[in-house]
Amino acid sequence: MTRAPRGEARSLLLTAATDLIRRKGFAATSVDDLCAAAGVTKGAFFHHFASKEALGVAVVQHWTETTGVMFATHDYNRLADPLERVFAYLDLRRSLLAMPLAEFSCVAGTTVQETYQTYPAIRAAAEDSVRSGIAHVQHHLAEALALHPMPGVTAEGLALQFQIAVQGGIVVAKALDDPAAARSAFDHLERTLRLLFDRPLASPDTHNRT
Amino acid sequence: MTRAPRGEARSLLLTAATDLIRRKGFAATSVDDLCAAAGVTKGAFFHHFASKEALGVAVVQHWTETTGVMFATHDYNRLADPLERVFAYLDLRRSLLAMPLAEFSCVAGTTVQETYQTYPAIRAAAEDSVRSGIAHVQHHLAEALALHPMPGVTAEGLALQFQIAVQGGIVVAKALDDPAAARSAFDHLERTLRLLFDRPLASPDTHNRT
DNA sequence: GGTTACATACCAACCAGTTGGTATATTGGT
DNA sequence: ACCAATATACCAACTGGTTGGTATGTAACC
Repeated sequence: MTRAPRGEARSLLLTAATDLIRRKGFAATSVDDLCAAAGVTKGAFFHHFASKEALGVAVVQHWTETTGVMFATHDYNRLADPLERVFAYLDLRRSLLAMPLAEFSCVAGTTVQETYQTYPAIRAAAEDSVRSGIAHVQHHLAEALALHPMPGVTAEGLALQFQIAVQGGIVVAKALDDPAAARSAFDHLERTLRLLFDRPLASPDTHNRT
Repeated sequence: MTRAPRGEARSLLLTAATDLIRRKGFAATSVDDLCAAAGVTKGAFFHHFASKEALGVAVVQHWTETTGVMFATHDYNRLADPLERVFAYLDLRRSLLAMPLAEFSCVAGTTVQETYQTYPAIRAAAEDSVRSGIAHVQHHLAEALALHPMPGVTAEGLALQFQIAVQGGIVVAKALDDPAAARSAFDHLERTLRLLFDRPLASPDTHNRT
């Protein structure tokens, strides 16, 4: 086993933790597991993280950051029509579902399920993660609603449904052992939005609408 | 501590496990915890369950049964209009959200998040649980769709969205530490259904419809 | 030369599971 | 109806391995 270069232990641990936690959960992932997977020793672990809980917080924050950057810098953000950006976002989320289940499941959602009562700091980090996910779509939805206002429909409320669809889709996909469940959540969301915004899907044989 | 009557250890353990697992997750709940909470010894535990995994399976199955009975025997099932039954089901789910978060969170969903890769038997039990939840609403939705058919909309697909809303609502409510998130999932589902089925909410000042 | 970034060795508490036993039902023969 | 044989339900104590965390040491960098 070749030793990793000095200074990389922290990020090796975060990467390994992201993977292990998504596959086994937070509690079932031991510090020894983590160190073995990252190829570092426990000395390195406790040099960078005060406790296992602190690692949990760092992993969720790391998750928030990387996914945030990924969505914020993606091409679809440059589409002119805000509603088209929302649909493109849904397309992107659907395309992520081609990966194995453990690789598209959400670290924040997985972790908060088991720690929301026992590790307040981890729950708070998960809250930040979820809120940042909501804020991203909410921005596009607010623009779309500005162009096409609706009584009783808010960007905040709709954006919340996106997170619910993401998290619910993952849980049900895990239970049924079938990513199709997660996909259907996005399909349903898109159909609802097209109904609300009166914007049917443009298809080769159905474009007799302005 | 008064000793529990003979023959009750198994159900005491299932009850305690349902509570502890919802609060701390499956992995973080130790067999000793369980025995202490149930007021029985480890001897009793391993007399009734071959392993901790076997208990996990039994808890999820117990959950499927009790929730199944609760929904199947509820009054709203006697409403004549199938779509009204669906709305009444949503009302019931919303009313359950008045309980503390740990008491309305789903044992199957919580458990499958951390065990879907590590304990196949528990995942399978969770699949049964989710499928039984889907089947319940699907029955009402199928009747409603028979009266009001729609292209591209199936009872199965719609029922799946109910489970996704339930599970997603719980995850997001845990993350935001606010049951309102779970409530909004049901509100959104109801609005979507009223839109799809062209059945706006009957309100005191808006009942000029047959 | 001192601070940062690790490595090694170790520990007490806890973990799932086992052992060997006892008290209480249940059964079948008379 | 009564009693032995057997099975069930449970208990207390124990075990080997694992847990998160620590104490101490050392090699690289500024």
